[in-house]
Amino acid sequence: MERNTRQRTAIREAIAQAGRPLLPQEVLEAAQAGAPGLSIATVYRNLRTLLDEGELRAVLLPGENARYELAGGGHHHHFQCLACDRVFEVDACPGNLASLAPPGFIVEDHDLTLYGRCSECAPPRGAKAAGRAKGAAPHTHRESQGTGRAHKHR
Amino acid sequence: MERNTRQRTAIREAIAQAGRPLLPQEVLEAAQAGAPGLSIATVYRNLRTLLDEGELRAVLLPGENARYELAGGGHHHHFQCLACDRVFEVDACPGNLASLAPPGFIVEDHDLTLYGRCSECAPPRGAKAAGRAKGAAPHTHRESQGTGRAHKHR
DNA sequence: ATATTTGCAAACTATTTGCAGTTGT
DNA sequence: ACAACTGCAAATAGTTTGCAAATAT
Repeated sequence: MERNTRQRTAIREAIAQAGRPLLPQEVLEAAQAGAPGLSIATVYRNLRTLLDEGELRAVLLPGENARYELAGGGHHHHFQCLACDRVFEVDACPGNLASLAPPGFIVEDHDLTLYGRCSECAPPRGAKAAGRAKGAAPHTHRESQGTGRAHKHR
Repeated sequence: MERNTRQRTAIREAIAQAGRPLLPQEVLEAAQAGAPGLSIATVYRNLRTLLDEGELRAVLLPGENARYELAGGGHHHHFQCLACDRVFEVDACPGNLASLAPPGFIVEDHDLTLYGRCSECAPPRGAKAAGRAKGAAPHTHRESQGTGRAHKHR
């Protein structure tokens, strides 16, 4: 049976508190507050366990490493800020996508990712400030990438 | 200036002939026909070069390694077969996605991936056979994955 | 002639796993 | 007690890079 270790609790907390999907590295950093000495291997092991338990859900975005969010809530999509790279949940869904596939193809599911500026990162041009988003934090800027990569960092 | 080596030509051909986005490994295998001894490092280097040249475009799908397709053609999406894992182009687009984002968020772009059965892989249940798709080939079946992974194989 | 390209092997990054010691129940 | 869990280090897998030899122009 599953045990409640200091580490596992800190990892759960970190993700719950963030309010947005986190990268394993972000989970590590956030959870180390409640579990000094926490190692990245333990983070990965717990993410997997909590995933199997159904407590967490993996958020896979194109060209990004997996992030993790609390499992609750139904079908939804995500928004990634082009300035700070952070990901946010989007509850809406366009639906009616089955008809987009080529004839002979059967659509059973779909993934949608929106890109742009989160409420914290100023608009491309025009106004100056904006309201704050929930899972807020100082925003770093994104770097370039490889051939199309299979991993990311920050 | 760019040179036309036997390897680069074979790589271009392989992708053009496939008619669907290919993984670096698939490019290697297909291109080795026209360039014996071709190494994976050269494939990666050429993918990057052709990408920079604007000849190719990276196709990034959630939780998948990057695939590559010819750059021509405008905005479009992709369909991934849940049975054979192969990816196909989808020319349609639902549009009107800007309104889905939370207030304060600015949508500038989006990615959409459809999942289901390609015309070659029989429907979940019901009929028996189906028509053939263009970039056809025998279909292997998919395996499970890790925590949410950052790479894939076959 | 010479700058680009190639193959090989080593380097990297993200993630996983073996192992021996630690801890929750 | 004892199975679940942890940290560390080594192992994977995909991708990138240094280097000396090969090649296109």
